[in-house]
Amino acid sequence: MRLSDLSEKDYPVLLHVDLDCFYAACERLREPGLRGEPVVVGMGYDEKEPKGAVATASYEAREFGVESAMPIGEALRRLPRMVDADADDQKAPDPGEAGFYRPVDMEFYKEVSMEVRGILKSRDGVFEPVGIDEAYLDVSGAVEWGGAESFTEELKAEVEEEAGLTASVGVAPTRSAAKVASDREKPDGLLVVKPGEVEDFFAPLDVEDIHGVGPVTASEFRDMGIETAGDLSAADPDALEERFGSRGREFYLVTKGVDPREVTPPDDPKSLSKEKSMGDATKDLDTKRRYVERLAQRVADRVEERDALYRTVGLKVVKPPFDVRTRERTFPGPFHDRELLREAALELLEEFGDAEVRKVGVRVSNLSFSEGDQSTLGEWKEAVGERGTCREVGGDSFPDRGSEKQERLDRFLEG
DNA sequence: TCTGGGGTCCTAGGACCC
DNA sequence: TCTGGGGTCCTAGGACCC
Repeated sequence: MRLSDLSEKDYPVLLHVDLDCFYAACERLREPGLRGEPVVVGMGYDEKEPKGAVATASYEAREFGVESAMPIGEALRRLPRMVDADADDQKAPDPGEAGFYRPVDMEFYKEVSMEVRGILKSRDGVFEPVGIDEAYLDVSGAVEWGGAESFTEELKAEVEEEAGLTASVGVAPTRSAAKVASDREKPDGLLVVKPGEVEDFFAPLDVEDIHGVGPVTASEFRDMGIETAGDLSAADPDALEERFGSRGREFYLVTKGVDPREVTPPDDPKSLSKEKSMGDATKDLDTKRRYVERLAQRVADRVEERDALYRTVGLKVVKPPFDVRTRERTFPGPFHDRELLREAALELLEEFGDAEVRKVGVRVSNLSFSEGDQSTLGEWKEAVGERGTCREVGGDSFPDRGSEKQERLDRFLEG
């Protein structure tokens, strides 16, 4: 069968739902006075000590040149705070040119997000959240292409009535097209790209509008004379694969409306991590160790919350100016042990003993969540533990004598 | 004001096994 | 003693996303 043999109803109806300026919108929910005003939500923002970076700027704030990821200091230069404004004071900012700054409150945003998820999940389809403010929805089972637009309008209306938020939604037969479509008519947008329209829809767009094409790949595309998705779609897929590996061909196909990635319910996480910037870069070993220990504790907390086991412990070290190094160690069996996690992380840190470090992170990966792995943990701990005592574990026992212990471990490693 | 924190996926080389 | 290939696991780094 060829593509041209397919009819409209052979293509899935996929929605990409993107909540507009989500953090700022949440702040307006609990503080309606902020509606229509410029709102900036800052990470690490503190009224007394304005620092950190912009997480979300409302459209009104964007009018003043405030953008995501911008340092708060720069944002304040473009848009002063209302608390500092005074109409009667010549030296103070004009209240008409000032905005409202709020710190990030993830707990609250999560609550709001869950409410919206409830609405999206109530539809007959497959729901896949992406981060806190986006989701894909496969509603092929419930809707045909002819009804996709009115279906989406109703969904948007329900989100607005029930949760008080506006969403921008893209509807398309592929994830990649739906993703871009939701972005085209923000805020409160709705764009349907039907099967057969995808290639024309992509053609005029810049390559970096394609999901997965960042600054590095975009500039490599430019070197090849590829500026738009249309250029990409006209390029030689073999040459693209040669240069970019499998991604090259995938990008090419995406611009043609071919994207086999399905919308699927969320999977278990592949890794859990915590990282922390140190105020100032430091060489002090004790300081670095304290950071790593604390992060290891917090990773352990998350592991326990999620009832996870892991095989790999990793350490991330960022050296100035922005030099990322990672080290990791994999253990033979899935386990969780706070002390072992801490020790492993500290051991990995040793290599960076005298290095200047600005940020550290601790990570566990090779995760498993199934109950069945638990016994393996016990066996392994007993087998390798220096102080391990002989005990019945999972119907098997481990003699506490050196050579036999080693033998058991070897056998365990094999099977 | 220098780039926060939590993730995913891919690549490439080396070790090791058959 | 030399030769070759395939497969898997582990590690480090990089690009990218929200």
